[in-house]
Amino acid sequence: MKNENNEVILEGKSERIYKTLMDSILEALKNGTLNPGDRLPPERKWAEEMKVSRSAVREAVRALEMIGLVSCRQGGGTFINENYRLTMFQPMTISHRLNHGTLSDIQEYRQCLEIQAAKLAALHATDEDIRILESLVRKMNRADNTYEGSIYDRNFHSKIAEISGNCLIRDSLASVEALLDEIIDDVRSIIFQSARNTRLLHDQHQQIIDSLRNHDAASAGKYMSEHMELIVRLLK
Amino acid sequence: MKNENNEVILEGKSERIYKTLMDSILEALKNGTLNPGDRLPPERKWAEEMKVSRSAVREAVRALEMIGLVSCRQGGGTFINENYRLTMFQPMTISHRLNHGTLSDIQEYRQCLEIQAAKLAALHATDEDIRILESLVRKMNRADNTYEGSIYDRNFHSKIAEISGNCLIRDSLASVEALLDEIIDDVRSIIFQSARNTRLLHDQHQQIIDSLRNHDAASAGKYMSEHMELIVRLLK
DNA sequence: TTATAAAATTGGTCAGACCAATATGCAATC
DNA sequence: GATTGCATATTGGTCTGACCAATTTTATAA
Repeated sequence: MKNENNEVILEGKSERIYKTLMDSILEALKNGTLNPGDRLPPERKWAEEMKVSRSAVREAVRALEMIGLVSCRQGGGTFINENYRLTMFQPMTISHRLNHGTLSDIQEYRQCLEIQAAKLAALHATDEDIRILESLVRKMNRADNTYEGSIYDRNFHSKIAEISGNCLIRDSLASVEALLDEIIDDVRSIIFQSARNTRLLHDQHQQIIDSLRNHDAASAGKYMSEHMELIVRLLK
Repeated sequence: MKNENNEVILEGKSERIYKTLMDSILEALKNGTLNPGDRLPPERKWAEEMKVSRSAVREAVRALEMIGLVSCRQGGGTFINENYRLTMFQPMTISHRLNHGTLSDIQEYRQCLEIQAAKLAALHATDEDIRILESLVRKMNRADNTYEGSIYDRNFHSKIAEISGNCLIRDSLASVEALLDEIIDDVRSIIFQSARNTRLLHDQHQQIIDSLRNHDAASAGKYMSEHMELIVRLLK
């Protein structure tokens, strides 16, 4: 780093430059200066602004890309991912791969998180939340193909995770989705393949919603548990 | 409400070099060519071997470092982390920070995973596993300071996560440890600070071990649940 | 106005250099 | 022989400048 200007960029120990750059991005995201979909400055310009080399900038971009926060398009630019939560836990995928993980591993992991999410959601759900969930279930019912239905199902679970108010649980479950996608083709369409299953799933969804409406955490957990058991059975 | 866009990433195009390099490391780790503690080739040499520029190598190293697989020591070299599981979920820390996460978030997340781990461990625990757990509890009892005791406590929980046989749960819990460390100073010493607590914790640990020995998943889950509730209460 | 091609922009890669922290080897010392 | 201290080599960290490749923007022609 140049000493020409008496800028105090680093305090104490000399931290790696790319980490400093990363932090500035994280900070901007946190306080809303930067938002999903936004474009980062071009590498050359950013480097100039921060008075560092382009190499340092590129290392920061690489790090941000690795944790799923940004995507780079050659010639286009680098952008904050629209839904960066979905890939935030990319290392989970790598871990699963390195450890020869099985489908059961994913199911067991998902199971307890979904149940916990449902319990927490029961404590926090607002009327508006309930309305949205019911709307999703209605759409799910009316869906005329398995794919469309599966999308609403996915939204249903995401919404509950959102309502839970717990960012770790929410993000983990989003990552589970990604992981499942990677392992099974068209995961949810499998679930919706028979009319009988669809009916069963509908009833379970409704039971969960009712529990949330009554702010009955125990009940929500119980019904979500049953729901998960069904899904586990169907995916076998 | 935003539409879900399930992007299917197409292979076949020229992949980024750093990803190729990463993959070779992951592959080497998977088949045992590389092991924790091993040193990666010097950047210059590695670049030459792979017939790429050093920049490309550095981007790969950066990516590996970001997901917690390797650590770099200037002048020393780059090494596979001894226990890379511990930092595999570093993005969790970032997510927690970006979302203004609370201690409750961590507790709720940990709670359901520890319980699930205990249940699964009950199904898989061997006599050897039980022996190790009992040894840990004995050492915990004999520990003459809170710090030493806290280490054994940590090992106790890690061991159960290990016994569960689920890599995702195990790695997630390891990450929770790291996250707690980052937020609270000397987390577990707080827990062990009073003799009365120590006694309570000891009994709970013993109950959990007994459940594992009997391969009683329900019981293991119940006692771990009580254990977690106590911990939550103590950390408040 | 639209379609097409040239130019500018921007990420991807490369080469070579120097700095800073660490590791290594060797000589001096005890 | 073992230890210490220092010069040297090694290795990661950063910088500069260049060229390639994909994309976007602009200018031009129909």
